[in-house]
Amino acid sequence: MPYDPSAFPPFAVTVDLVVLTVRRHDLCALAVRRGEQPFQGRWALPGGFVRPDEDLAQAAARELAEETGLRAHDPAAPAQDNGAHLEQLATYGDPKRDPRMRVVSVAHLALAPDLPAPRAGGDANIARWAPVEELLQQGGYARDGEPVAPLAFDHAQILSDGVERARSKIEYSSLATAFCPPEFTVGELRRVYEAVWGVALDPRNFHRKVTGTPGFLVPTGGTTTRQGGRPAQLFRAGGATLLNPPMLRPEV
Amino acid sequence: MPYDPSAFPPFAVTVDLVVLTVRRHDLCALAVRRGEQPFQGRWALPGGFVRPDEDLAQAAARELAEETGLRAHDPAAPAQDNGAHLEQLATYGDPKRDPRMRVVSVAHLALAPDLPAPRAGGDANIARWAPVEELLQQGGYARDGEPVAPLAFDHAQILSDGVERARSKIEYSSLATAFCPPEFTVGELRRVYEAVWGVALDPRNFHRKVTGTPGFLVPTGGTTTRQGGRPAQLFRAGGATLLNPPMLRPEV
DNA sequence: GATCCTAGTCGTCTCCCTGACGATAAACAC
DNA sequence: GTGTTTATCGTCAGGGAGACGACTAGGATC
Repeated sequence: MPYDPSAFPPFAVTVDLVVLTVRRHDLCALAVRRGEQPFQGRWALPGGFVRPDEDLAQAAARELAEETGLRAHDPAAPAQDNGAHLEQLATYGDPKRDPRMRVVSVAHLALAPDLPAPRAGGDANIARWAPVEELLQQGGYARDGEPVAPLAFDHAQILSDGVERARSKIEYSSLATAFCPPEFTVGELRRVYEAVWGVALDPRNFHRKVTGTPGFLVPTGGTTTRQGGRPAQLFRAGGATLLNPPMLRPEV
Repeated sequence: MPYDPSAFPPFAVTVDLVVLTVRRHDLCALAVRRGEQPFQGRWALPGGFVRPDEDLAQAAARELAEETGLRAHDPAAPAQDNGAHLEQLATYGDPKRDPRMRVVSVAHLALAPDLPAPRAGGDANIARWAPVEELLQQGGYARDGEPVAPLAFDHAQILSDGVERARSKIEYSSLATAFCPPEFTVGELRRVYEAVWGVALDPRNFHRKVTGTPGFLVPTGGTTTRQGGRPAQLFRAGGATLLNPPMLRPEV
């Protein structure tokens, strides 16, 4: 198949975002309500077209900023600078995934600390944080009694893949700190693991593990009592990105 | 940014393949020599345009078959059926990655057992297996004294990412068996790990580990002496895809 | 055929990590 | 003060992994 510059099939390329955060004790994702056909009125992941002059990562960072106001965390940047973690997730290109035209979507995964209610996106869509469990269930009713419709397009698959990526990545990397504010306690970090994995962890063993892993946590000297109970030490994320040995997700 | 069907920027979408195999004691990748500009005469990864009616995975499987004659292994298929393992790797979309036009390439990773010399691809390019170490080195000379030019486009980055994916994935999955023929010995499997990781492993501990991991290996009853020395038991890949506990890559 | 060489397989010992869980500490609400 | 909550330290037993000795069973060599 010799190259013919006039003969390649044109595709639309978009980025879609799986933006995860932990609110109270739930793993939540950012969802926007679609204002147009197809899937009008249904919830979807935020996203948009890649512009002709921008890289995929730039496009994802731009969409993230438009939807949440978060600056993306440069992967090469040191430690926590209050930006969100952003990484490429996977690419979805089924010919029928968008009924209008051939769209290839490069999904990205963003992890952010708990944020105030999302601001309206560039296209003024309604946006909200919803527990991923609720977004992924097929039909049925949400906690508040609202009937639940599946996510638009193949976004349930994308969200599911993003959640699974997050679940496995906090095992062997320090990424769980991306869900925490700049300073956090061991207990807060433990609640992140518990929310993402959906399990209960032993506070004593967890404390021993994370404080004993070199480079994971750096004590700031301060303490806080915002969780109630005995004051807890505050930590910042250490320089380590890969945890060795990893955190172990309890058996099923 | 309201949707305007006539106003999305058109992209070309391709699949590129990182096809890895283990030959003798080296991790090798499939490279093709480019017959045209740009990068004429340079080595590159095999790949091609995605057709208007095919999925990304289909396009990758088609390219793989065209270049190697390998059937792609259906991810949902049971165990080893002599097809290659194929999975999506990552997507590369820098605006300048191809000087001719805006191309987004969805790279895939394929793992295959040692094969005879590659047959000519659909576009009759020269293809060969080359040690990844040689393909990734910047300048200098290969083992046979040939001067080495860097891979075309951003293919060095793609290959590097693919190799890293393979290195980490054989830790916690049974994917290393994808590099082996349908029946293999523990020693052959160990040589796969040694080649991919570039380390030496203790044969006794390795043997204990892989034969003790449930679902990893199934004895076929046969033995072979093709490696010399005492005859070794033959195994097939077991049903397990995730290894728990994982294989541990020795510290650096 | 005796010897060597090669690769495979089984065991043992020690160290360290982990899970289970007791105990104490330091805040707050009554 | 008493109870409640969360944090933090300690102890102990079990298991996995690295280091390494020992034995096995073929082919190659003399």
